[in-house]
Amino acid sequence: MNEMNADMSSQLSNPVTIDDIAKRAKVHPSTVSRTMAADPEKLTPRRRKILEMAREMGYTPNVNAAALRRGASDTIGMLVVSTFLQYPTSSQLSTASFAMRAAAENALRLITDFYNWGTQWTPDADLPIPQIVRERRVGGIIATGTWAQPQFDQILSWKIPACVVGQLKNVPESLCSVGMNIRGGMYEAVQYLAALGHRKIALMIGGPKHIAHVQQQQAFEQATREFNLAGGEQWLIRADIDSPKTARPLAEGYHLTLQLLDRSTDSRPTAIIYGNDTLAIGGLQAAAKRDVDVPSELSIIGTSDTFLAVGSEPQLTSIHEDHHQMMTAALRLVEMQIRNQNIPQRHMLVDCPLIKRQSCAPPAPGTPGS
Amino acid sequence: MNEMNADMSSQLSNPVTIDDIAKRAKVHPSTVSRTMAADPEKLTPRRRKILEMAREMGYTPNVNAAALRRGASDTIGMLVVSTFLQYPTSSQLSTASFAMRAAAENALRLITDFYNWGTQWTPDADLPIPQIVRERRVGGIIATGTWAQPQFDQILSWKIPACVVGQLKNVPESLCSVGMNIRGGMYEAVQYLAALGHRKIALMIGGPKHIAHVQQQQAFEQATREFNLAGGEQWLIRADIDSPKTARPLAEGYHLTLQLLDRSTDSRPTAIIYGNDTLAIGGLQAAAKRDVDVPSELSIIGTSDTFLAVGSEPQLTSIHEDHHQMMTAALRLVEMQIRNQNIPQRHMLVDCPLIKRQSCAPPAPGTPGS
DNA sequence: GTGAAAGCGCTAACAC
DNA sequence: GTGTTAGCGCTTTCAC
Repeated sequence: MNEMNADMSSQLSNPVTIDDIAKRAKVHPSTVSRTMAADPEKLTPRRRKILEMAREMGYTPNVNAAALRRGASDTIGMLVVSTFLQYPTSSQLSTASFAMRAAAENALRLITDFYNWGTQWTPDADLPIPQIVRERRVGGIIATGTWAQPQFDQILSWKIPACVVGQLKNVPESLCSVGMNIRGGMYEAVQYLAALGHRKIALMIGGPKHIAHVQQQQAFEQATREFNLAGGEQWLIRADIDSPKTARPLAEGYHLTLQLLDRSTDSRPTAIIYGNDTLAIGGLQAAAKRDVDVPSELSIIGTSDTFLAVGSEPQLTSIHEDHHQMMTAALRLVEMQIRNQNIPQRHMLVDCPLIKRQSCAPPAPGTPGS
Repeated sequence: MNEMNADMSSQLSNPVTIDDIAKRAKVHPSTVSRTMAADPEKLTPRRRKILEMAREMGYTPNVNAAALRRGASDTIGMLVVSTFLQYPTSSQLSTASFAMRAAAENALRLITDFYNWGTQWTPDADLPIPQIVRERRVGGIIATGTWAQPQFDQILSWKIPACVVGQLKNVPESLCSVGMNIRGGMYEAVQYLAALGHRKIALMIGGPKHIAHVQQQQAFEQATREFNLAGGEQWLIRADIDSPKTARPLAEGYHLTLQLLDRSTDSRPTAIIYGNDTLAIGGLQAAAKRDVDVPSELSIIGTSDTFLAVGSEPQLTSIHEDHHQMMTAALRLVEMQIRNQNIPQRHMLVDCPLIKRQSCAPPAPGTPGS
């Protein structure tokens, strides 16, 4: 073990370089370099031998040298951006987690940085080029968070591999983007409830400041019209969940659902769609409190399909948000740009399918109990 | 704006180097380099001028060149490790999020990588040096997850700046570590309930495979003995929450709490401590179902103090786990090693104070309702 | 397909 | 405190 340890640490104090391999293979270092860059499928016998030697000797390329020479790193940077918040919200952080995992699965390297311009930014001002880009620490970026159109243009002006991710509007044609089709998910949810026989469906979402909430509302209204369901303001419930410092989504879901359940029969919904799973869990607690059975007396649909949806009793039907797929796509788009490959499709939309579990059923016949 | 854009992208295509500054300041490049490395507080007038010029010209050091020359990057790597799981759990990912945020706040760069040896690792086998280290992409590492003692020794043998983080046992003296004092938090929770007058306190935690759960149980048992409370196996409830694929913590909390509430008076707890907040939320739902008021008829304490604890109704008293502080400390320890500063304290323990909110009260007088 | 040679931008050892 | 010099490990011209 001592010997092995010595060997281990010598891997770091005296790492194998391209020159070492060249000497041993009796070729010029540049040949080794070319071999490493070539397609490993089609190698001449000589190159095959070089590659094998490199493996034997435990060669790992020094990425700093490569990045210095090339002028660009192969690490991808992720900018978590917020126009409104001084501190990143937990959803932004969880977005970052998904990106990290997607990166690891695809053998890509990812550095995250927060990019807060607070309230200082005006459309005239230039966005500063992010530090991690100027340092040449990263060769491309993924941008998540709240961006507006002039900012997209500025990202383009940096002329670096980039991809914006999330709820998007007016992305320039030449800037890569990966969005989430939350309208589709909402539509599917309403359609499902309508098909089960529900006519009185409530929607509980956050304020209209966030594009996501606006899109949810629009899709909801479009679907209720299309399926000829009860409409109007009384079915739209605004929950105060947008301020990360003070928001209490569980309590909001609980209290607002209690209010809905306590309405008179006519205006009492038989199904509720929640803008996130946490609100829905609060709703579940309210149903338990009023002894209303889910799903036989009340159908519930969550949004995001988090561990809460799978873990609850009953398990929640929820609109799935596939952050993993979104991030994987975004990372690939940036990687292709870094490698100068051509991109078949610059803009992608990740589907949000409705995951059907146990929290929905046809409405109770006759007057629902109260 | 066109002009500015040109300026922006030229920042990247023709970045200012140390040589440019040297030429303009009519000094040797090495003088500029030394100036950048010096303490900005105490500079000679000449150096002060150099620094100002650098700022004017928009100089950003090329980290690749610096890392190549120095032989080590200033980026910190984070290894998310798991002995048991093929895929990182959400708690591991959230750990990673906290680390990213702590890094951003301290102007440190962090790359995350997952390090899975699955079930293959044996004490005899050498751990491979992580890829991000061998590539020289990072100059030091933070290791989180489940580690055993022989693995600590191997990390030491890599002879790189390192710090292990999390629930720890038998860390070698010379390896930096930051732990979480979950025993202390559990002790405090029991003490608080005992002081309120509770004698029948149940603990609902995961299986004994995880060090954290073992420590929670030990601290619980020690405290119940010390405060002379009802003891024995009937107060320890095992929840199945350890398998990330199948775990349904909310449902577990719900069903197991129902069982507790349905016990006969003697063996029915007046307070329940949960191993995590999600279980506790399930408990809250069970209480609502049985129309048991929290806190007047049942006191509840969660663990981790997540957004669920703050957001629920009533708000949960919870044992706080300060991942942010833990990660900040760990990052600092690695940074100090990278910078060759001497470290006052190699081992730290982050406190887990009990955050008192609304879910605890003295037990109901007489027989609790059922 | 290969070898020769240059150099990416920076830091550190050395002499003064 | 400064200038000189060398070189970290790699990639990419160029000529053959």
